[in-house]
Amino acid sequence: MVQLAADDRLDEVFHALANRTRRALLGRLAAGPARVNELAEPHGMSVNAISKHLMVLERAGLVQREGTGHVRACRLDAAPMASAEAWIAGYRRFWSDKIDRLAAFVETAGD
Amino acid sequence: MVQLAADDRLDEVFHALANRTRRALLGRLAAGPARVNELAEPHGMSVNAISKHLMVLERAGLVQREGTGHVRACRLDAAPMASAEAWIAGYRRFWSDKIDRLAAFVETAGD
DNA sequence: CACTCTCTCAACCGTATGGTTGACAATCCT
DNA sequence: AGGATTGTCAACCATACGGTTGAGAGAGTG
Repeated sequence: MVQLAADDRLDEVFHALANRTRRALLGRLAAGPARVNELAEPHGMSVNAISKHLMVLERAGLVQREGTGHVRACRLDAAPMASAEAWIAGYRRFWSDKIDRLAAFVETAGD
Repeated sequence: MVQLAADDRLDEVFHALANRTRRALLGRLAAGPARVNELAEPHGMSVNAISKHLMVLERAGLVQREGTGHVRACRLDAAPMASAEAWIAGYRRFWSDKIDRLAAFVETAGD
């Protein structure tokens, strides 16, 4: 994989997330790996369109393909989201107050 | 302002963030309100291009214009970032472990 | 009033997005 | 081997992005 500048990677991650179909795909993949066909089902779109969305997600590093064969499963890799969230977190003080920070603590330490 | 569906708003916010020039504009506005002219300076672009970027940010609710006059200042409104971060946070368990959660706590409670 | 400064509107251009259809490669199952 | 299933490649299309230039509107200032 080519090493990208941080800004390039942020561009790609935010762009990948800026589409509800792709967010839905990530939501589905959060429940476990799936094949392209399976992913395309719920959306009223062609398998082809889903394949292109998956390539956008793959380019952003959010999805990885497994296996070389017929049954190529797609697997979620949420790691790049961390940098996106970290960027946003730099602005948290502009909307968050102490109660929000407490809520964040409860959420992150909750289990 | 028109009430948008949550997905529409997320589309717009993530799209607004998916561009380094716009992220840089937000970074500048984090230091305080500024006029369009002032914002355009550091980037090697026309004031016109910056104006269009600001409209994207405004459409996402991340920037608000103040004043009707000659000196229209732009002000950061980071609130929509909260929903974007909340969406990402739903995937935090896929990359975060307890140490990361501790770090998040330290960061959010740090000041 | 005339002029300057600031900003937006409008048109344009090249490229990218998001979708389609159709063809094709590759794998699995008889 | 033959055929069904799965997925990508390629071409196409309409629209949106990201930038430019040029014109023009509005507020301040001589």
